[in-house]
Amino acid sequence: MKVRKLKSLAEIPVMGALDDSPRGRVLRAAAHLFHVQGYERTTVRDLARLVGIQSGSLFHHFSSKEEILVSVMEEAIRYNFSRIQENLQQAQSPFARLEVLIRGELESILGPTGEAMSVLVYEWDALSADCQQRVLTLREVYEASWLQTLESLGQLHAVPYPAFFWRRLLAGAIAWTSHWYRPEGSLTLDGLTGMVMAMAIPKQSEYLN
Amino acid sequence: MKVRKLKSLAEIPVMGALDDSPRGRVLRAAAHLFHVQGYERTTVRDLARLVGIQSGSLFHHFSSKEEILVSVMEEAIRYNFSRIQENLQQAQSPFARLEVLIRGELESILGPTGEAMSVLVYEWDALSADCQQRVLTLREVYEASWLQTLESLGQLHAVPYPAFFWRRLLAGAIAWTSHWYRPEGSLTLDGLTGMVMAMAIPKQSEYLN
Amino acid sequence: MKVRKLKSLAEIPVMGALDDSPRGRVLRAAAHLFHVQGYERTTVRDLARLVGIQSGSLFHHFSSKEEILVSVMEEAIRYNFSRIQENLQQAQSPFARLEVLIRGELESILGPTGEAMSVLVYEWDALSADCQQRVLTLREVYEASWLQTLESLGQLHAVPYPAFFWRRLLAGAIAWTSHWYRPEGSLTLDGLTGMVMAMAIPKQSEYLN
Amino acid sequence: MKVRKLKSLAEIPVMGALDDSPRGRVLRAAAHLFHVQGYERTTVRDLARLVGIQSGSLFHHFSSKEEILVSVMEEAIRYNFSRIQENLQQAQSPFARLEVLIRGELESILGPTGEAMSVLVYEWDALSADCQQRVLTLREVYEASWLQTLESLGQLHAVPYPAFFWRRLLAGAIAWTSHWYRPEGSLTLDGLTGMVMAMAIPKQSEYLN
DNA sequence: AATGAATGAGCTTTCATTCAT
DNA sequence: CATGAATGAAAGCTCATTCAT
Repeated sequence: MKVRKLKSLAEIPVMGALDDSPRGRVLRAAAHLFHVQGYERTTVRDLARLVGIQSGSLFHHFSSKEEILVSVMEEAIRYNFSRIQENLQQAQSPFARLEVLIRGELESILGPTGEAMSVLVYEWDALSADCQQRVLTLREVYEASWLQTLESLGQLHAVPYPAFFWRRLLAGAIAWTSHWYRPEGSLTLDGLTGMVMAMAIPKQSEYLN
Repeated sequence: MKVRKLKSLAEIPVMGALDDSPRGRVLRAAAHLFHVQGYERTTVRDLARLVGIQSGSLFHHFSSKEEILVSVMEEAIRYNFSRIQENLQQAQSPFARLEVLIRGELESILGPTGEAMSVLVYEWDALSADCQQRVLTLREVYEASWLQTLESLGQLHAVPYPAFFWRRLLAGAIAWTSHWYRPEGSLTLDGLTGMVMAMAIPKQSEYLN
Repeated sequence: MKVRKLKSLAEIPVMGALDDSPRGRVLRAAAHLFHVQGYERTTVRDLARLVGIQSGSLFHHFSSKEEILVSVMEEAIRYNFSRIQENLQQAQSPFARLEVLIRGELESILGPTGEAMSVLVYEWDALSADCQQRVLTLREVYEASWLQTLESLGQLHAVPYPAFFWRRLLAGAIAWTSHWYRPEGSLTLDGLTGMVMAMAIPKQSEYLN
Repeated sequence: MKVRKLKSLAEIPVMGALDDSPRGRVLRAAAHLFHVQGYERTTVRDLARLVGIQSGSLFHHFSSKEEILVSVMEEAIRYNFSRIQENLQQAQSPFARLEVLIRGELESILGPTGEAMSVLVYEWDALSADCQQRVLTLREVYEASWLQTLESLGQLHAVPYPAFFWRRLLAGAIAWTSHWYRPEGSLTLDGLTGMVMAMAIPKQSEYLN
């Protein structure tokens, strides 16, 4: 039940605050282990071994195991959402904005931060209420961008249902890709973005040609 | 972090093999606790307390905690898939068959077996490889029904992308509903089924009028 | 710094609730170890070893190490104070009552419960505020008996200072005996009781002839 | 259980070797923390924080945490005993000498060095045998003064019991004052000295008028 | 079948001490 | 002298599982 074959830390991607500082190295290792083994099944000794330090040393950088988990989530959100917000600035039409959001969310899940994003979804309940709130606050702005974009499209009759519900269905379709999408397969990320766009705007051809 | 306010067992739904036998009562309690607390964070003592027996007694019915988890999953699959297969028998067109599959999967996730289905998704990694295989074998027939139906629709040009990928996106959208759908809200299960149908068959109006 | 040479449990006295039940055996061992090593320097593994069980098994009987400490204190108080109260019933004069209190307190400190009473004094600060209150409540009745008796003697001019202060000085003199009194020496417990009486009632000869 | 509200170092009294040198500041802080939290429950980080340095820096001044403890005790003894010895020089009669000893011991316990003296009593067992011996050697001269004085008084029939035992009872009564005496209350240190004198010399009036 | 005391390995976290800078 | 990251042994406590009754 316990996955013992670990990547070496060098194979785990570096991005944003998850750099080569001691703190960053711990967070990268944690994102990986929490993803493949689960948070509860990952011991601080597992984590320390992968980082290459003693387990006691972890507590110089983080006050508790939970603080490591919440930091993984916060860094993942910060890194991805800031990138997406930048791209949103340059998108003019609601259609373009939707594509930015879909592609951005797919990239966050399927790219280098995928493991951290997966942890964000699957280990949510491992967080105390206080920590959940810290993370929720970070998400708010991002989710508002989605709802605003889908509402614009709704006024154009491009989206057939209320923004809130439609966002939820799309969020599920996108989140689930982590379970089956393989970057080395025939389906490119562009192709996948197109597929989700087709789901999001059913009568796409009427609007986009 | 630990949810201590527990339903009483009487509030947890009875269905199929999760009846009022000792075994059934354990599985119902387990589905509930594994759903709200997670498998790792649920102790056998938590489980025994909710069932109203001593923790040692659990091991007369199940050989291990993992066996309880895998049984929850198996019973959930057996109960839901057999019901869906029956309904499929009576559906003539691929469109009707798709609607049966979508409504059936939504019911399994949002109805009385919802907690067990959620456990099936979220605690998958807690299973050893052997147990995962036992469950996968049960799922095969069911997934084949989905692929066959979507392929039929693909030949009618009603579905724009390969069945495998399309099934995955729909599976995600449906699975995710457990996170946000509230039966007491304004959206009925019929309404939700319609929304997912709209995603599944983008140019629905051309085919279904 | 750590005392490693331990008595065997059989040498540690049995009294009251500290009987041969599992709970009683833990409390007797704890009183001994907390006395000779101190509470903080005694590990639950030390304690379990002396009892002859595994360290995890301690937590079937007590919810925490602190709960063991507070139980040692409570049982010591209950056992000694009830014995003293019984003897007080049969003492007619305030002089006789004072002698009962002095002898009783000396016996509690120098007799079989001496280690537990010492723990009560010396490990007081190891207790959380809540646990301190639990113990204080038990002590109240007993201390009231002392004050009442000394006040009676004050009205007879046998005690030259206010009861509160006099009690405190005597309490110190008595408590301190655990540091130097040796039952195998020439001074008997009766003799020691006489000495403390002489301190308590300076012009004793005027009253007691 | 852990006291976190700390005095600032400025409030902790300066005396003797516990001056404003780095070494003195550590010892003053240690006396305070060891007194209110206990030696074991005080971490070197607690101590360093109160002093205003980093924990590693403590080890430039003291070779170990135990060395800090033993130094607190030694300085307390040296400072108080030298002061008392000076006063003894000027006391002519055994009665006067006894009063000097009682007042001096009360001052050491209730005055600026009270916390250090309390540590001397209550953390004695935290010392290794070697360190205990170092401190015992310092005490010897002082205790000899007590015994000699009480023996003189015994020859005058002013003290009714052997000096050794009487000293022990008085030592307890005096030591215990730290638990209940409040300098801001109605009882002055002179008054308290009188009370202990009354205990020490029961038929005081016959000798002192 | 059911009990519940006992197990014992393993968990997260603490902390005095070291040492390169 | 001072720093503060790192150490690593040991702490209190948890918990799935066993088994005599």
